[in-house]
Order: sequence, then structure tokens, then C-alpha cells
Amino acid sequence: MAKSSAPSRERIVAGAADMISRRGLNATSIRELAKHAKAPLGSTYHYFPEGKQQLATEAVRYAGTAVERILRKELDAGPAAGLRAFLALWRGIVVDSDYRAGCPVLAVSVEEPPADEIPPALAAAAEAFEGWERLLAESLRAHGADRDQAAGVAALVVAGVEGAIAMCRAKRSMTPLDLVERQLEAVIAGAVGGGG
Amino acid sequence: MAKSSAPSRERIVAGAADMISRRGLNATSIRELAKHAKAPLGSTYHYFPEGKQQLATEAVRYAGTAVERILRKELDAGPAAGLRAFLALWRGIVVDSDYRAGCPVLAVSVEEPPADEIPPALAAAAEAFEGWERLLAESLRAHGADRDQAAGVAALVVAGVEGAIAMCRAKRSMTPLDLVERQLEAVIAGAVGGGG
DNA sequence: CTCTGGCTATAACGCTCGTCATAGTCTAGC
DNA sequence: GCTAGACTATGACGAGCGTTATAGCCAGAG
Repeated sequence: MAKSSAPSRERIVAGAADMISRRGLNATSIRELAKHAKAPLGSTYHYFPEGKQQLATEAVRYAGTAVERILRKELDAGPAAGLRAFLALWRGIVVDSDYRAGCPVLAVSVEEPPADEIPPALAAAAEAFEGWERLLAESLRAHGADRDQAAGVAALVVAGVEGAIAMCRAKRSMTPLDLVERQLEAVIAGAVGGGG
Repeated sequence: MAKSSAPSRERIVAGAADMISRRGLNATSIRELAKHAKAPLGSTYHYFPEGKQQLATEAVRYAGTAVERILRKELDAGPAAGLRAFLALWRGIVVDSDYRAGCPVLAVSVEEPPADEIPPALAAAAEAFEGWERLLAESLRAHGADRDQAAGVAALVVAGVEGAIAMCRAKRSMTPLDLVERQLEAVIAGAVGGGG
């Protein structure tokens, strides 16, 4: 009993993140998600008894921490190396999916919350963005940028990359991400060099 | 007969753009859209016989050219003024909607195209982005930036603002847009001043 | 007045949605 | 072998979807 076939559960979460990154949250149905993750529909409600909301929240957190892990590792070699890894990660997702997939965190961020409450998935998206920004800002500060400048540059990096991913999908071309990468490299160089 | 109550038609398109900017394309239903635009459901298929696809395409074009018009006007006073107007526009939309609305062009860009064809709405989104970038790049070049730098900065501006809008919605805070604005001002100043 | 044609109202089609309930299968522990 | 509990299979519920069809309204042309 205590086994709890975790691979199945994790496969569902990962599949949800992928599917949300392609179609958006509202357009992702649990039925198709189960099929995509090769899991029975009944299992999704077994593992995620709170339904779609819980599934979406865990998918966003899953993607957020996965990116955070990569970022944390690559930022050891400095902010510029972290930027390169961050971009390479998204580039791979966009290219491998033939411009069909993007960032699940962004996808959740751009859907209107119902009524007057903020759904946990949206809060998870905010936390993901904050985590990425914090890691970037810390690395920038550690390499000579002053506090305000670090926060600003970190926000610009995350916003610019997220926006560029969407632009690449619309244009079916990697040009926006390429252009943005070059600009962000210069901004980071200026921030760690020039200080403020 | 020749009257063709155009105000009704335009109200539907504008309502579609607003609704898409809040909920995304797939999650926007024609029934709710008609209600939101105070138009009868039958009228939507009368004005847009190709259905939702045509409606989405026109909505994206409507938003794209509206922004272009503002951009074109404000860029007369230079790239920095254009950036300020661009940001003020989105800031108004995000704040007035209490973080519920964003950019309809972005919303369309992040939804997976069906099968193997590219829907016209997605193509319209790409054109909207290209239009904004082109106007920004032209203004930058006219004020001393060299060709490559202008294209890069223009892409960064559009990507950064689009990404920041989404981040603001997730965090329910205008901080990302504020931070990005300051960074983009500096980038533009560097591009028109330093040249390359 | 009649008639025409743009617009609207209403109902229906087949489909998918999120969610729940129920019954069944399989394995781990005794 | 047997029971308990984790997992799966299946089907149903009401609701909403995009779209179409049909009939009705109502201003302007003749």
C-alpha cells in the first residue's frame, strides 16, 4: 500500500506543465491531459482530489522549481552564464516543440482569475517569477551590481525572455529570442561592470 | 439597407479584444462575448460568418493597429517618449482592470495552433508585434541608433513590456512594469547616445 | 401599400467539459 | 488464502461550447 506509484503521479504533473505551456490553462482538459500522460482519468482525481486547480498549481510549481534548479546551478559561473542557460532552456523548448510550447508560468499568468479570489495556480506563478528574479538579482549583486540595479535587471531579464518566447511562437521564428539575448547580455555586462 | 450598423460590429470586435486579453482565446466563448458586447448571438455570425477564427483575427488586428496608432503619434517626440506612451497604455489597461486584463496579442500568441496549419489570428499577432517593433526601430534609427542596435532594442522593448505585463498580473503588483520601464529607458538612452 | 434585405430571436445539433459515484482489479501484509 | 487499501475502469450528471437553421422583425425603396 505504501508504495504509491509516484512515477505515475509525477508524469501527470509534468504532462500538465507541458500541456499548459502549449494550450493555456483553461484550454487544457483533464481528459486529454490524462491521455497525454498515459494515465487513466480516474487516477487524476485520485492523486489530485481537489481537481484541476490543484493539478494546475502543482504543474506551475513543478516548472518553476525545475527552472530554478537549473538557474541556481548555472549562476555559479556568473550572471552571464546564468542568462545563457536560461535562454538555452527556453530555446530548446520552443524549438523542440516547433513553436508550439512555451512557458507554463506565463500561460497561467495571462488568464483571468474567476470572480474575486486569486486561484492558487496564479499565486504559484507569481512565486515562480519571484524565485527566478531573486536568483538572478543575487548573482548580479554578488558580481558587483548594486542592489536596485540588480533587481531591475533581473526583472528585465525575466520579462524580456518571457515576452520573447511568446513573440517567437507568434512569428514562428527564433529571431526575437536571439535579439533579446544580445541586448540582455549587454545590460548584464553594464550592470556588473558599471555598477549603477 | 446600406446603413449596416457598424457601431455594433466594431463594439463586438473591441469587446473580443478585451475579452481575449483577459481570458485568452480558447477560453473566450462567443456567447459570453456577445453578452459582454451587448450584441445578440446571432449577430456575431451575421457580421463574422467565418466564426470565431475571423472574430479573433479581427480582434487582434484591431488591438495591434490601435497600439500602432498611439505609438506612431508619440514616437514623434522621440523613442523615449514613445516608450513612455507604450508603457502608460498598458499600465492603464492593467490597473483599470485590477490586473485582470493584459495584451490580447500576447494572449493569442501563447495558444497552440491546431494540427499543422497556422490560424490567421496567430499570423495577425505576429504582424502586430512586427509593426510595433518596426515603429520603435525606425524612431531609434532616426535618433542616432545604428541599424542592428535599433532592431535589438525594439525587440527588447516589446518583449520586456509584454513579459512585464504578465508578471504584473501574476503578482498583482505594478512593480515589474516599473522596474522594466527604468531599465528600458536606460537601454534606449544608451542606444541613441552611444550609437552601438 | 408591398416588398426587400439587413438584422435579431430562438432552438437545436453533436460534442466536450469538470466532477463525481460506483464497481472492479491488483498487490502487500498477515 | 484472505483481507485491506491503493489504484483503475466505466459511466453518468448538468453545463457550456461552436455552429447552423429557421423564422420573425423592422426600416427604407418602389
